Amino acid sequence: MGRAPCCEKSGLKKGPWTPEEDEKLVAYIKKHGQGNWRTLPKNAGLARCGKSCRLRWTNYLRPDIKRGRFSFEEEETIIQLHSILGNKWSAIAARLPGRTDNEIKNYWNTHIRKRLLRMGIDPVTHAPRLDLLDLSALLKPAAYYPTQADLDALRAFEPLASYPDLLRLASTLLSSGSAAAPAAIGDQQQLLPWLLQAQMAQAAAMALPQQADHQFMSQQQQQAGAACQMPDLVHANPMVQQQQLAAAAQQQQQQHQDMAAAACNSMQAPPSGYVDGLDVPALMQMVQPDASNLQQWSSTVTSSNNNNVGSGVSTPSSSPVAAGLNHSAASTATTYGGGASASSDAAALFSMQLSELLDVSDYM
DNA sequence: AAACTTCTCAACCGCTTGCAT
DNA sequence: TATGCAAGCGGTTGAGAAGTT
Repeated sequence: MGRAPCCEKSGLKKGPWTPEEDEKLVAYIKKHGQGNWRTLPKNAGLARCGKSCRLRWTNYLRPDIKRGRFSFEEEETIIQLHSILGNKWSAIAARLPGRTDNEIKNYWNTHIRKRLLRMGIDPVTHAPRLDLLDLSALLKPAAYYPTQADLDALRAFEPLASYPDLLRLASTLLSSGSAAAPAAIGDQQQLLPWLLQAQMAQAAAMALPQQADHQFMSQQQQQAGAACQMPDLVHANPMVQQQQLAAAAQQQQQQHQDMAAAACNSMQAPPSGYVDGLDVPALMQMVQPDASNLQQWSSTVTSSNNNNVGSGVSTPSSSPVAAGLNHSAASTATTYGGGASASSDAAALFSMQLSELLDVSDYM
């Protein structure tokens, strides 16, 4: 239980600030500095609690606060940082000069989050989620007329629609970017074998030695996923750079990145034997684009690797989302995130295709 | 024009963290 | 080490604005 809020002490005002109160607070802080928030209101002649004064100052009155609409670059930064840091609004705000954590939090909840959901991207994991995709929104005449290619691409996932676990697996693998995508993801003849190979590689990756330190593990997963996916972004990101410089973990990180890379590589040439209990040759034989085999495959991968398939949660990764958003605004902004390097990447490819269907007017 | 709905964002609340004693 | 306090954080609320019917 936390302590009772200080504002409940009698006589202290709550609610919206008046211009007079703002004036008093600004004048006091300009003269004396921020100092002790507990004693500040009394000294400044304000009938407010210190907490209220601090919030008013940090979120509204501070002279270095940037007002107005978030720029595309700011939005892109927020999405990237959120994929790494989660809802650590103050940490995100620390990297966006002039923006407060409250402002960023509000902007995320009212704009970015909704847009990601419309795109079919889980705003928590940043994973493409076909089950979240608002297809009706994509077909709004005013927004966009989908091309035959777009419809063909979406149709490639149609066989998965009756198998939620496979749908989640597809989403997870596409978002993790840990697999080399089929050259044409719209081709279900290639999609299914690719999913199977990716699943096996994921199973192999899960067999890697577990780290006791959970924080290190999540960092490791993040790095491994990113390393497979967009090395340039990882190295360019100061946050990740900082993490990489953690001396104690560095050696182990390298070791595990190598192992993760090996897992990624294994998908280029499917393993010939048994991986984590999976009968690979038998499964490969099953990969035919008809419903009965899909059902069989679905139950096989689900039962053999519940951790991966059932959860539907993927390693957080910034690039698919940011790349998707970026691509949707490509007509007005320069590309970022190394589109060329991502062109062979499943996540980027997927998000680019989906983003083609977005309403670009959101950014105008 | 009025009623209703949706959106925005400033402010609050409860909790955690860090520091001083 | 235990305790209390101040500062900070993230989730939530609610009033007013904007949009829709």
